[in-house]
Amino acid sequence: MAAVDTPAREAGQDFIRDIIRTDLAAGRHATVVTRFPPEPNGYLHIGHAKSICLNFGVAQEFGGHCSLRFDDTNPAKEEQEYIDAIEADVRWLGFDWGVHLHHASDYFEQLYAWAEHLIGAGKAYVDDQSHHDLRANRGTLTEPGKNSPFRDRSVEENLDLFRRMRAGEFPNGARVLRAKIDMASGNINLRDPTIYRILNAPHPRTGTTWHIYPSYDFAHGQSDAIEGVTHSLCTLEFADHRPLYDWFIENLPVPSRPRQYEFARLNLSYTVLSKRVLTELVRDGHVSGWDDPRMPTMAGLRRRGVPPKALRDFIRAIGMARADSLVDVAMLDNAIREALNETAPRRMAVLRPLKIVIENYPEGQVEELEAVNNPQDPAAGSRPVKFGRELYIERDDFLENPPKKFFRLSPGQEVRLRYAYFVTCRAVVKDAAGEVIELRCTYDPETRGGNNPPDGRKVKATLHWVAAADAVPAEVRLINQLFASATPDVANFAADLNPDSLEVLTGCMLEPAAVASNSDEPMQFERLGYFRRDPDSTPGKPVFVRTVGLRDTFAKTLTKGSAGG
RNA sequence: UGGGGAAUAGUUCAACGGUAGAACGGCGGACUCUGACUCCGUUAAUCUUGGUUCGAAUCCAGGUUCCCCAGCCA
Repeated sequence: MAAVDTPAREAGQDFIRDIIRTDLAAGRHATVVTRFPPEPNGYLHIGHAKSICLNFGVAQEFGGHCSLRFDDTNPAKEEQEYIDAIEADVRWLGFDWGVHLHHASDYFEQLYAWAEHLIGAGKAYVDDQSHHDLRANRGTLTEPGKNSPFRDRSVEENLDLFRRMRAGEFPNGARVLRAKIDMASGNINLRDPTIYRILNAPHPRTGTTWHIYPSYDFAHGQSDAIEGVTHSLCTLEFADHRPLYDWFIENLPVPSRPRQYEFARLNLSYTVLSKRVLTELVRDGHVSGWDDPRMPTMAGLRRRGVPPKALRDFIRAIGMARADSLVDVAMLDNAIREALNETAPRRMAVLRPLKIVIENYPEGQVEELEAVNNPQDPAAGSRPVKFGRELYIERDDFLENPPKKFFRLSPGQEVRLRYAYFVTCRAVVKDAAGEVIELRCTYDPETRGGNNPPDGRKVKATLHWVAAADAVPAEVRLINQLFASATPDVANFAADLNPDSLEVLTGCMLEPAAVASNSDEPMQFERLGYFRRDPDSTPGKPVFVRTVGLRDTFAKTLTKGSAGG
């Protein structure tokens, strides 16, 4: 298994790992076996990353193995596209199931045999009640259910009916097979749960072989048992199912006795991780697809240029517990920045260009200056950047009437152009509407390369820039939160959709190295953030998406200043 | 008394009868050819009431609040 990172937190610091370590020490298991069991009814999102990192993580930490098992028991919702995407996403996250690729559908025959075993033992029966009656007789949260009139059918009749269900003699919903447990149980999952339903639908893997399909409850634990899973890790909402999980394991001749443990699912601020909502976002065209860079899916994060290591680090940082929680996205952003800061090459780009002319720089002259590729990594080397008389700087880097702590360009102010020269703003050119359209500046030839001049003069700001003659125009998409509220209303998510979730900037100016071939890895646009060339790009029309922004303490200062008075 | 689960800085997670810590965030500062990074400082918590104990976040009892469960979904 791949993906061994330096742990930020001691291994074994969570309750799951405590349990496993205790079990191993007590000799209850020779080795740990886990599984990641997605239903292929959608794409994986960052919530799944938590489960993947947990399951594969403990397996590699304790020297066991983790399998990928598709919980494909409901062909009405499942598609091959999702199966393929899930495999790709798990690999991308950095995990390898090796030979342990399974499907619940691999066990349909065995599960069927076990269902007959239950019938034979008088512990399951075919129920002819309508959907409506089934529901009515289940009782409520506070009232017990009523036994079905079909509950005491003979073994022979049950067997006959169940076999005919399998043979496809009945329409969808005509009958179900139920486990015979306790209609008065306080735990509704134990009130004779349905374990097989009639579903005349083709299955992506078994085709039209089956007309009945096992329920989650009947398939999951037994699949675990078949695979020798020792620790079946799932989210909290399945805690109520554990007694049922155990009931099947106790009442069936299964080859091993797995145990289920639950942990809290991931909730992220400003983010919806409901598969239903995510599916609707795609289906109704609110986003361009499952891999829209605004989506919290692994495909979307990948497209944004989020490195898998950042996800793994993030999951480790948020820990594992049984308490419901809402993690601040700032933690994710931090993990992304941390990972990218080490590796991302620096490039110069101007998102909202403002032209400046260096009046004392010879017309037509162009020179090459050396720019470091990554100050965090000297081995990354350097590249030449062209400098000329006409340049672009960021509009935000000039203010005609600067507030107190504004160190960047303003009339009369001197700043450094990174890797180039000190320049001073001498005049402001405006159009008829009074818009600033150009700055007239002078440069100091003694500061070549951006070095301090012999007289020891210093500047407080260093700006990024691109030479006009050299600049490559590009489109840049700033990815903002898809949802405007920190805890979006899942029931009515459309009301919380952020119309500014995607800011498209055209006419951005990039240095040529930013659009050079094989630069699909994320790069840092200096002073702006991390960006990745989007696969939508065509050679002539480069498109970039923002992975995550840099921390901007200056913007914070401004906000505070204006808020304060 | 329907069943199940959870409560620790703003957020997430530690501390497993013996000094309540970390990360993220916030605030302040240093450094800097990225107002980035890095570094330093600082802020700030045991849901509540009792009990056991030399000693309780931890054990016990009562209370409060929040989450999950009534699919032929997973």
